[in-house]
Amino acid sequence: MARSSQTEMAVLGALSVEPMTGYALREAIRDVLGHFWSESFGQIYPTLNDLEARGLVVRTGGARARSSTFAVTPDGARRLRELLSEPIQAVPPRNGLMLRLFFGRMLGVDACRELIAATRADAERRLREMDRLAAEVAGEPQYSDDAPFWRLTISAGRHTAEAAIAWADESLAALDDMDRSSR
Amino acid sequence: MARSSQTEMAVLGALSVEPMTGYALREAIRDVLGHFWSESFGQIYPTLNDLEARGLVVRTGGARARSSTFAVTPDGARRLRELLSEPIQAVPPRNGLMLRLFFGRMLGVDACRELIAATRADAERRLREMDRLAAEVAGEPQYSDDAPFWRLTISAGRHTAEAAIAWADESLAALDDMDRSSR
DNA sequence: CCCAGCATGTAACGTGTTACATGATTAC
DNA sequence: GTAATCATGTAACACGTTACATGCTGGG
Repeated sequence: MARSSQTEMAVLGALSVEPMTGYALREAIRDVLGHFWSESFGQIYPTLNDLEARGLVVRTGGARARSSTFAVTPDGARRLRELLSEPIQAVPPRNGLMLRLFFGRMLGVDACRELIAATRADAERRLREMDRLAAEVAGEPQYSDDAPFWRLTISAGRHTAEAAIAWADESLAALDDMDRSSR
Repeated sequence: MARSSQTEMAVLGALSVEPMTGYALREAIRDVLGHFWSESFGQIYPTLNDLEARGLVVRTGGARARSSTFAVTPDGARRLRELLSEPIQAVPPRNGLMLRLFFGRMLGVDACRELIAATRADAERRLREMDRLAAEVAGEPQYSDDAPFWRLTISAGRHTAEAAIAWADESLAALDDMDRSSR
Protein backbone atom coordinates (compact mmCIF):
# COMPACT_ATOMS: atom_id res chain seq x y z
CA MET A 1 0.00 0.00 0.00
CA ALA A 2 1.08 3.55 -0.57
CA ARG A 3 2.53 5.42 2.34
CA SER A 4 -0.45 7.71 2.22
CA SER A 5 -2.92 8.76 -0.43
CA GLN A 6 -1.67 12.30 0.07
CA THR A 7 1.84 11.46 -1.05
CA GLU A 8 0.41 9.32 -3.82
CA MET A 9 -1.59 12.30 -5.05
CA ALA A 10 1.37 14.66 -5.03
CA VAL A 11 3.62 12.17 -6.83
CA LEU A 12 1.08 11.17 -9.46
CA GLY A 13 0.14 14.81 -9.96
CA ALA A 14 3.69 15.97 -10.48
CA LEU A 15 4.41 13.11 -12.89
CA SER A 16 1.19 13.88 -14.79
CA VAL A 17 2.57 17.31 -15.64
CA GLU A 18 5.82 15.83 -16.90
CA PRO A 19 7.63 12.47 -16.51
CA MET A 20 10.82 12.68 -14.46
CA THR A 21 13.19 10.84 -12.12
CA GLY A 22 12.59 10.48 -8.40
CA TYR A 23 15.33 12.96 -7.74
CA ALA A 24 13.82 15.55 -10.07
CA LEU A 25 10.45 14.86 -8.46
CA ARG A 26 11.78 15.82 -5.08
CA GLU A 27 13.28 19.01 -6.49
CA ALA A 28 10.07 19.89 -8.30
CA ILE A 29 8.02 19.38 -5.16
CA ARG A 30 10.44 21.50 -3.14
CA ASP A 31 10.83 24.31 -5.67
CA VAL A 32 7.40 24.49 -7.29
CA LEU A 33 4.96 23.14 -4.70
CA GLY A 34 7.16 24.23 -1.83
CA HIS A 35 4.97 27.06 -0.62
CA PHE A 36 2.02 24.75 0.05
CA TRP A 37 3.34 21.17 -0.02
CA SER A 38 6.31 19.06 1.04
CA GLU A 39 7.47 15.49 0.67
CA SER A 40 10.62 13.96 2.06
CA PHE A 41 12.99 11.54 0.34
CA GLY A 42 11.90 8.75 2.62
CA GLN A 43 8.37 9.04 1.22
CA ILE A 44 9.00 9.59 -2.45
CA TYR A 45 11.01 6.47 -3.36
CA PRO A 46 8.86 3.89 -1.56
CA THR A 47 5.79 5.55 -3.10
CA LEU A 48 7.28 5.35 -6.59
CA ASN A 49 8.06 1.65 -6.16
CA ASP A 50 4.59 1.06 -4.87
CA LEU A 51 2.96 2.96 -7.72
CA GLU A 52 5.06 0.99 -10.20
CA ALA A 53 4.03 -2.33 -8.64
CA ARG A 54 0.39 -1.30 -8.99
CA GLY A 55 0.87 -0.28 -12.61
CA LEU A 56 0.03 3.35 -12.00
CA VAL A 57 3.43 4.58 -13.21
CA VAL A 58 6.02 3.02 -15.53
CA ARG A 59 9.76 3.25 -15.10
CA THR A 60 11.75 3.87 -18.25
CA GLY A 61 15.39 2.96 -17.75
CA GLY A 62 17.45 5.91 -18.84
CA ALA A 63 20.99 5.98 -20.20
CA ARG A 64 22.46 5.23 -16.78
CA ALA A 65 21.72 2.00 -14.97
CA ARG A 66 20.35 3.77 -11.96
CA SER A 67 18.61 6.67 -13.57
CA SER A 68 15.05 6.01 -14.64
CA THR A 69 12.23 8.26 -15.63
CA PHE A 70 8.77 7.67 -14.22
CA ALA A 71 5.63 8.36 -16.24
CA VAL A 72 1.94 8.08 -15.34
CA THR A 73 -0.02 5.27 -17.06
CA PRO A 74 -3.69 5.61 -18.09
CA ASP A 75 -4.58 3.70 -14.89
CA GLY A 76 -2.43 6.14 -12.97
CA ALA A 77 -4.26 9.10 -14.50
CA ARG A 78 -7.58 7.54 -13.49
CA ARG A 79 -6.31 6.99 -9.99
CA LEU A 80 -5.06 10.58 -9.81
CA ARG A 81 -8.47 11.94 -10.79
CA GLU A 82 -10.02 9.72 -8.13
CA LEU A 83 -7.61 10.97 -5.46
CA LEU A 84 -8.09 14.61 -6.40
CA SER A 85 -11.84 14.16 -5.99
CA GLU A 86 -11.53 12.80 -2.47
CA PRO A 87 -12.49 15.16 0.34
CA ILE A 88 -9.66 17.32 1.63
CA GLN A 89 -8.39 15.95 4.90
CA ALA A 90 -7.96 18.78 7.36
CA VAL A 91 -4.64 18.99 9.13
CA PRO A 92 -4.86 19.84 12.83
CA PRO A 93 -3.56 23.40 13.19
CA ARG A 94 -0.22 23.93 14.94
CA ASN A 95 0.94 27.50 14.71
CA GLY A 96 3.94 28.01 16.97
CA LEU A 97 3.88 31.78 16.53
CA MET A 98 0.28 32.08 17.70
CA LEU A 99 0.93 29.80 20.65
CA ARG A 100 3.78 32.01 21.79
CA LEU A 101 1.83 35.23 21.33
CA PHE A 102 -1.16 33.80 23.18
CA PHE A 103 1.09 33.30 26.20
CA GLY A 104 2.76 36.65 25.51
CA ARG A 105 2.34 37.75 29.12
CA MET A 106 4.80 35.01 30.12
CA LEU A 107 7.10 35.54 27.13
CA GLY A 108 7.33 39.32 27.40
CA VAL A 109 6.35 42.14 25.07
CA ASP A 110 9.80 42.59 23.55
CA ALA A 111 10.14 38.95 22.54
CA CYS A 112 6.67 39.15 20.99
CA ARG A 113 7.73 42.16 19.01
CA GLU A 114 10.74 40.28 17.66
CA LEU A 115 8.65 37.27 16.68
CA ILE A 116 6.18 39.45 14.80
CA ALA A 117 8.96 41.38 13.06
CA ALA A 118 10.52 38.09 11.96
CA THR A 119 7.16 36.90 10.67
CA ARG A 120 6.74 40.11 8.72
CA ALA A 121 10.17 39.72 7.14
CA ASP A 122 9.35 36.15 6.22
CA ALA A 123 6.09 37.21 4.58
CA GLU A 124 7.98 39.78 2.50
CA ARG A 125 10.33 37.04 1.41
CA ARG A 126 7.40 34.82 0.44
CA LEU A 127 5.91 37.67 -1.55
CA ARG A 128 9.09 37.91 -3.60
CA GLU A 129 9.06 34.14 -4.00
CA MET A 130 5.55 34.39 -5.48
CA ASP A 131 6.85 36.98 -7.95
CA ARG A 132 9.59 34.58 -8.97
CA LEU A 133 7.11 31.75 -9.46
CA ALA A 134 4.73 33.94 -11.45
CA ALA A 135 7.58 34.95 -13.76
CA GLU A 136 8.62 31.31 -14.16
CA VAL A 137 5.10 30.24 -15.12
CA ALA A 138 4.71 33.14 -17.56
CA GLY A 139 8.02 32.26 -19.22
CA GLU A 140 7.22 28.62 -20.03
CA PRO A 141 4.51 28.41 -22.71
CA GLN A 142 4.57 24.58 -22.80
CA TYR A 143 2.57 24.54 -19.57
CA SER A 144 -0.14 26.90 -20.80
CA ASP A 145 -2.92 24.40 -19.99
CA ASP A 146 -1.77 24.14 -16.39
CA ALA A 147 -0.76 27.76 -15.90
CA PRO A 148 -4.22 29.19 -15.04
CA PHE A 149 -4.51 26.71 -12.16
CA TRP A 150 -0.97 27.33 -11.00
CA ARG A 151 -1.74 31.04 -10.91
CA LEU A 152 -4.54 30.34 -8.43
CA THR A 153 -2.06 28.85 -5.97
CA ILE A 154 0.39 31.69 -6.51
CA SER A 155 -2.37 34.20 -5.89
CA ALA A 156 -3.26 32.40 -2.68
CA GLY A 157 0.36 32.62 -1.54
CA ARG A 158 0.33 36.33 -2.25
CA HIS A 159 -2.92 36.98 -0.40
CA THR A 160 -1.69 35.03 2.60
CA ALA A 161 1.63 36.86 2.70
CA GLU A 162 -0.03 40.24 2.31
CA ALA A 163 -2.44 39.44 5.13
CA ALA A 164 0.50 38.45 7.33
CA ILE A 165 2.21 41.77 6.64
CA ALA A 166 -0.90 43.82 7.37
CA TRP A 167 -1.50 41.86 10.58
CA ALA A 168 2.13 42.27 11.67
CA ASP A 169 2.05 46.04 11.20
CA GLU A 170 -1.20 46.31 13.10
CA SER A 171 0.12 44.08 15.88
CA LEU A 172 3.40 45.94 16.28
CA ALA A 173 1.38 49.14 16.68
CA ALA A 174 -0.82 47.43 19.27
CA LEU A 175 2.24 46.35 21.25
CA ASP A 176 3.54 49.93 21.18
CA ASP A 177 0.22 51.08 22.59
CA MET A 178 0.52 48.49 25.36
CA ASP A 179 3.92 49.90 26.30
CA ARG A 180 2.57 53.45 26.35
CA SER A 181 -0.47 52.63 28.48
CA SER A 182 1.59 50.64 31.02
CA ARG A 183 3.87 53.59 31.69
CA MET B 1 10.50 12.76 28.85
CA ALA B 2 7.59 14.75 27.56
CA ARG B 3 5.98 13.61 24.35
CA SER B 4 7.22 16.80 22.74
CA SER B 5 8.22 20.23 23.94
CA GLN B 6 5.41 21.60 21.80
CA THR B 7 2.74 19.81 23.78
CA GLU B 8 4.57 20.67 26.97
CA MET B 9 4.42 24.35 26.01
CA ALA B 10 0.72 24.30 25.24
CA VAL B 11 -0.14 22.43 28.45
CA LEU B 12 2.04 24.56 30.74
CA GLY B 13 0.80 27.69 29.01
CA ALA B 14 -2.86 26.85 29.42
CA LEU B 15 -2.37 25.89 33.07
CA SER B 16 -0.44 29.13 33.67
CA VAL B 17 -3.55 31.09 32.77
CA GLU B 18 -5.67 29.06 35.17
CA PRO B 19 -5.32 25.70 36.96
CA MET B 20 -7.71 23.02 35.70
CA THR B 21 -8.30 19.30 35.16
CA GLY B 22 -6.95 17.38 32.20
CA TYR B 23 -10.41 17.19 30.76
CA ALA B 24 -10.96 20.95 31.04
CA LEU B 25 -7.52 21.43 29.52
CA ARG B 26 -8.54 19.53 26.44
CA GLU B 27 -11.72 21.57 26.12
CA ALA B 28 -9.84 24.83 26.62
CA ILE B 29 -7.32 23.91 23.95
CA ARG B 30 -10.09 22.91 21.56
CA ASP B 31 -12.35 25.90 22.19
CA VAL B 32 -9.90 28.71 22.85
CA LEU B 33 -6.69 27.76 21.03
CA GLY B 34 -8.59 25.74 18.44
CA HIS B 35 -8.07 28.12 15.54
CA PHE B 36 -4.29 27.80 15.74
CA TRP B 37 -3.50 24.81 17.95
CA SER B 38 -4.65 21.28 18.72
CA GLU B 39 -3.76 18.52 21.14
CA SER B 40 -5.31 15.09 21.37
CA PHE B 41 -6.27 13.16 24.48
CA GLY B 42 -3.50 10.70 23.95
CA GLN B 43 -0.98 13.51 24.32
CA ILE B 44 -2.45 15.52 27.17
CA TYR B 45 -2.63 12.91 29.91
CA PRO B 46 0.85 11.40 29.46
CA THR B 47 2.24 14.94 29.32
CA LEU B 48 0.49 15.90 32.55
CA ASN B 49 1.89 12.85 34.33
CA ASP B 50 5.30 13.60 33.01
CA LEU B 51 5.17 17.25 34.04
CA GLU B 52 4.03 16.19 37.50
CA ALA B 53 6.91 13.73 37.85
CA ARG B 54 9.32 16.53 36.96
CA GLY B 55 7.76 18.90 39.50
CA LEU B 56 6.61 21.38 36.87
CA VAL B 57 2.94 21.01 37.79
CA VAL B 58 1.21 19.87 40.97
CA ARG B 59 -1.93 17.79 41.14
CA THR B 60 -4.46 18.83 43.75
CA GLY B 61 -6.91 16.02 44.46
CA GLY B 62 -10.38 17.47 44.08
CA ALA B 63 -13.57 16.36 45.78
CA ARG B 64 -13.75 13.23 43.62
CA ALA B 65 -11.12 10.56 43.76
CA ARG B 66 -10.39 10.77 40.05
CA SER B 67 -10.80 14.46 39.51
CA SER B 68 -7.73 16.52 40.17
CA THR B 69 -6.74 20.03 39.29
CA PHE B 70 -3.31 20.71 37.85
CA ALA B 71 -1.43 23.92 38.61
CA VAL B 72 1.94 25.23 37.39
CA THR B 73 4.74 25.37 39.98
CA PRO B 74 7.43 28.11 40.03
CA ASP B 75 9.74 25.63 38.26
CA GLY B 76 7.01 25.05 35.74
CA ALA B 77 6.67 28.77 35.09
CA ARG B 78 10.43 28.98 34.54
CA ARG B 79 10.30 26.04 32.16
CA LEU B 80 7.39 27.63 30.28
CA ARG B 81 9.31 30.87 29.78
CA GLU B 82 12.23 28.80 28.52
CA LEU B 83 10.05 26.90 26.06
CA LEU B 84 8.35 30.04 24.78
CA SER B 85 11.76 31.53 24.06
CA GLU B 86 12.86 28.59 21.93
CA PRO B 87 12.89 29.14 18.18
CA ILE B 88 9.62 28.35 16.45
CA GLN B 89 9.87 25.02 14.70
CA ALA B 90 8.46 25.32 11.22
CA VAL B 91 5.89 22.74 10.18
CA PRO B 92 6.26 21.43 6.63
CA PRO B 93 3.35 22.87 4.65
CA ARG B 94 0.60 20.48 3.50
CA ASN B 95 -2.32 22.33 1.98
CA GLY B 96 -4.68 19.85 0.37
CA LEU B 97 -6.72 22.56 -1.32
CA MET B 98 -3.71 24.06 -3.07
CA LEU B 99 -2.50 20.63 -4.16
CA ARG B 100 -5.87 19.93 -5.81
CA LEU B 101 -6.04 23.33 -7.49
CA PHE B 102 -2.49 22.99 -8.78
CA PHE B 103 -3.56 19.83 -10.59
CA GLY B 104 -6.86 21.49 -11.53
CA ARG B 105 -6.45 20.50 -15.18
CA MET B 106 -6.88 16.87 -14.10
CA LEU B 107 -9.56 17.60 -11.52
CA GLY B 108 -11.72 19.80 -13.74
CA VAL B 109 -12.82 23.40 -13.48
CA ASP B 110 -16.18 22.68 -11.87
CA ALA B 111 -14.70 20.67 -9.03
CA CYS B 112 -12.19 23.48 -8.47
CA ARG B 113 -15.03 25.95 -8.27
CA GLU B 114 -16.73 23.83 -5.62
CA LEU B 115 -13.58 23.52 -3.57
CA ILE B 116 -13.02 27.27 -3.63
CA ALA B 117 -16.65 27.98 -2.73
CA ALA B 118 -16.38 25.60 0.22
CA THR B 119 -13.17 27.31 1.33
CA ARG B 120 -14.89 30.67 1.14
CA ALA B 121 -17.78 29.44 3.26
CA ASP B 122 -15.35 28.03 5.79
CA ALA B 123 -13.51 31.35 6.00
CA GLU B 124 -16.82 33.13 6.65
CA ARG B 125 -17.48 30.68 9.45
CA ARG B 126 -14.04 31.32 10.92
CA LEU B 127 -14.66 35.04 10.77
CA ARG B 128 -17.79 34.63 12.89
CA GLU B 129 -15.83 32.37 15.23
CA MET B 130 -13.31 35.20 15.71
CA ASP B 131 -16.20 37.53 16.58
CA ARG B 132 -17.37 35.05 19.18
CA LEU B 133 -13.88 34.78 20.68
CA ALA B 134 -13.43 38.56 20.74
CA ALA B 135 -16.73 38.94 22.59
CA GLU B 136 -15.72 36.22 25.04
CA VAL B 137 -12.41 37.92 25.81
CA ALA B 138 -14.07 41.32 26.19
CA GLY B 139 -16.62 39.89 28.60
CA GLU B 140 -14.18 38.38 31.10
CA PRO B 141 -12.30 41.12 32.96
CA GLN B 142 -10.32 38.63 35.09
CA TYR B 143 -8.06 37.93 32.11
CA SER B 144 -7.28 41.59 31.41
CA ASP B 145 -3.50 41.00 31.60
CA ASP B 146 -3.70 38.28 28.96
CA ALA B 147 -6.37 39.85 26.77
CA PRO B 148 -4.12 42.15 24.71
CA PHE B 149 -2.07 39.14 23.61
CA TRP B 150 -5.12 37.05 22.94
CA ARG B 151 -6.45 39.83 20.73
CA LEU B 152 -3.31 39.53 18.58
CA THR B 153 -4.13 35.91 17.78
CA ILE B 154 -7.79 36.75 17.13
CA SER B 155 -6.72 39.53 14.78
CA ALA B 156 -4.47 37.10 12.95
CA GLY B 157 -7.38 34.71 12.52
CA ARG B 158 -9.47 37.53 11.11
CA HIS B 159 -6.79 38.68 8.67
CA THR B 160 -6.25 35.15 7.45
CA ALA B 161 -9.96 34.52 6.96
CA GLU B 162 -10.47 37.82 5.17
CA ALA B 163 -7.54 37.07 2.87
CA ALA B 164 -9.07 33.68 2.08
CA ILE B 165 -12.39 35.29 1.17
CA ALA B 166 -10.78 37.91 -1.07
CA TRP B 167 -8.69 35.22 -2.77
CA ALA B 168 -11.71 32.97 -3.26
CA ASP B 169 -13.74 35.73 -4.91
CA GLU B 170 -10.87 36.60 -7.19
CA SER B 171 -10.27 32.95 -8.06
CA LEU B 172 -13.91 32.20 -8.83
CA ALA B 173 -13.87 35.14 -11.22
CA ALA B 174 -10.69 33.81 -12.82
CA LEU B 175 -12.32 30.40 -13.35
CA ASP B 176 -15.32 32.07 -14.98
CA ASP B 177 -12.93 33.84 -17.35
CA MET B 178 -11.33 30.49 -18.20
CA ASP B 179 -14.71 29.09 -19.13
CA ARG B 180 -15.47 32.08 -21.31
CA SER B 181 -12.15 32.01 -23.16
CA SER B 182 -12.34 28.25 -23.82
CA ARG B 183 -15.70 28.59 -25.56
C1' DC C 1 41.67 11.74 -10.64
C1' DC C 2 38.53 13.64 -7.63
C1' DC C 3 34.75 16.31 -6.14
C1' DA C 4 30.18 17.89 -6.64
C1' DG C 5 25.93 16.77 -7.70
C1' DC C 6 22.66 13.21 -9.51
C1' DA C 7 20.24 9.14 -8.15
C1' DT C 8 18.21 5.48 -5.24
C1' DG C 9 17.15 3.42 -1.35
C1' DT C 10 16.44 1.74 3.92
C1' DA C 11 16.08 1.68 8.93
C1' DA C 12 15.24 3.85 13.15
C1' DC C 13 13.02 7.09 15.51
C1' DG C 14 9.68 10.43 17.25
C1' DT C 15 5.32 12.07 17.25
C1' DG C 16 0.51 12.25 17.11
C1' DT C 17 -4.04 10.14 16.31
C1' DT C 18 -7.55 6.69 17.01
C1' DA C 19 -9.81 3.46 19.27
C1' DC C 20 -10.48 1.18 23.23
C1' DA C 21 -11.28 0.67 28.23
C1' DT C 22 -12.84 2.17 32.65
C1' DG C 23 -15.20 4.48 36.25
C1' DA C 24 -17.38 8.56 38.84
C1' DT C 25 -20.90 12.02 39.09
C1' DT C 26 -24.97 14.54 38.01
C1' DA C 27 -29.39 15.59 35.99
C1' DC C 28 -33.62 13.69 34.67
C1' DG D 1 -31.88 3.88 37.58
C1' DT D 2 -30.02 5.38 33.68
C1' DA D 3 -28.20 8.23 30.35
C1' DA D 4 -25.08 11.89 29.53
C1' DT D 5 -21.11 13.97 30.66
C1' DC D 6 -16.93 14.40 33.34
C1' DA D 7 -12.57 12.27 33.93
C1' DT D 8 -8.41 9.40 33.22
C1' DG D 9 -5.72 6.51 30.97
C1' DT D 10 -3.36 2.95 27.41
C1' DA D 11 -2.13 0.42 23.25
C1' DA D 12 -1.85 0.02 18.43
C1' DC D 13 -1.20 2.18 14.49
C1' DA D 14 -0.01 5.51 10.73
C1' DC D 15 2.78 8.84 9.24
C1' DG D 16 6.67 11.41 8.20
C1' DT D 17 11.44 12.85 9.08
C1' DT D 18 16.26 12.04 9.71
C1' DA D 19 20.22 9.89 9.18
C1' DC D 20 22.63 6.61 7.03
C1' DA D 21 24.37 3.92 3.06
C1' DT D 22 25.58 3.33 -1.70
C1' DG D 23 26.98 4.17 -6.32
C1' DC D 24 27.16 6.68 -10.88
C1' DT D 25 28.55 10.53 -13.87
C1' DG D 26 30.35 14.75 -15.66
C1' DG D 27 33.33 18.76 -15.21
C1' DG D 28 37.58 20.78 -13.71
